[in-house]
Amino acid sequence: MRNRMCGPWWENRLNDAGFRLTNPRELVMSILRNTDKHLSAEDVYVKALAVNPSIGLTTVYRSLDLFTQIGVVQRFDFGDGKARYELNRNPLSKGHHHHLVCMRCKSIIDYNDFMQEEVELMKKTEKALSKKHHFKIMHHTIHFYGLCNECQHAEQKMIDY
Amino acid sequence: MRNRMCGPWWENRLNDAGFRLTNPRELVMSILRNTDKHLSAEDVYVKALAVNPSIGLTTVYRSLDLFTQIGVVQRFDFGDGKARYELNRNPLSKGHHHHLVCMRCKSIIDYNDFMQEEVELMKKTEKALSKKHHFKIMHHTIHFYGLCNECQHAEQKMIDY
DNA sequence: TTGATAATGAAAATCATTTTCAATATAATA
DNA sequence: TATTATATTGAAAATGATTTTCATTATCAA
Repeated sequence: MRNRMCGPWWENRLNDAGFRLTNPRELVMSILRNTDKHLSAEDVYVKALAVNPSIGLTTVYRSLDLFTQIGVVQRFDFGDGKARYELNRNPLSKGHHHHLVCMRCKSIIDYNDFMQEEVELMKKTEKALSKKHHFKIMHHTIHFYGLCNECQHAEQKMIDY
Repeated sequence: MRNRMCGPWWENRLNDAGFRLTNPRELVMSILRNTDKHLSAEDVYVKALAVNPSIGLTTVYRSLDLFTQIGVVQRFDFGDGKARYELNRNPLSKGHHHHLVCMRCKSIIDYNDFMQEEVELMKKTEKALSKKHHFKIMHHTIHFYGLCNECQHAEQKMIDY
């Protein structure tokens, strides 16, 4: 009995795509819903274990991949060797943000200042690029790479001998 | 005898940072200079072997890392499990571009249409973010993720059964 | 030329992610 | 509700990119 339209939107999305709603998947989703951090698969796994000690790391990976496939979750690579996952929030919504990535300590700062203008431009660019390159755009990332406050000073010391 | 200011700019950058100019490093750099592709470490290694059959993959990794550290090269993660490297070109210069990444076949399209406006905004945003978050921004990435022309059709078939 | 030390290459080690496969859970149907 | 087909799971093994180790070699300033 598909498409009963009773659960949260992502459950319907799962159903519509022909996937089953399972405990591990609910658990993974609840973890993502209750954080504002950029969790790695391992991070999610550790949190999941606290609730369901029999869950497997493999299942966490598979759930995150699945959610990414159906567009419920967005996967990020910040360059520290492991993927990060975030609930996919609507651009222009409160939760949407972009990232500042410290190249030295790998810390990540979210920002959503100046987003109005940025998002406007992105929408415009998306439209034009879609048409020109026949590319169906699902989402975008904007990352600024550099040095955070602390690392600028640490770096300074290094360069100064 | 440092800072002789005779070689290309990146050689001086190496010197200034206290690193040596070596054959493997020159080779890696020449490979990056002579491509417009997004090469992985392995890709660079294979090309390097053709010139210097005794070069090691490890050295290629180390060279790419080093160049990335000193800002000569930019490292990208498109989400296919291996890092890609590109010569770091000046925004607003001819070579600067952003990326469309196909989530299905992992192909990458470079674009530099509509860049003027985009880069203007990025500069403005960079300035504001630097001030507000005390973050020293070195470079940025803009990736649009979606489906390329071919994969839209392939995907379509899949969904349509 | 030489001496200090930075860089190299081969092999081994790491570590995130994927695959395999037998066991289990799910949802539609009888 | 019981049945059945099949999607999902978890453990262990496999994979594959990147890093580390360490003995050897190359570079640069004196």
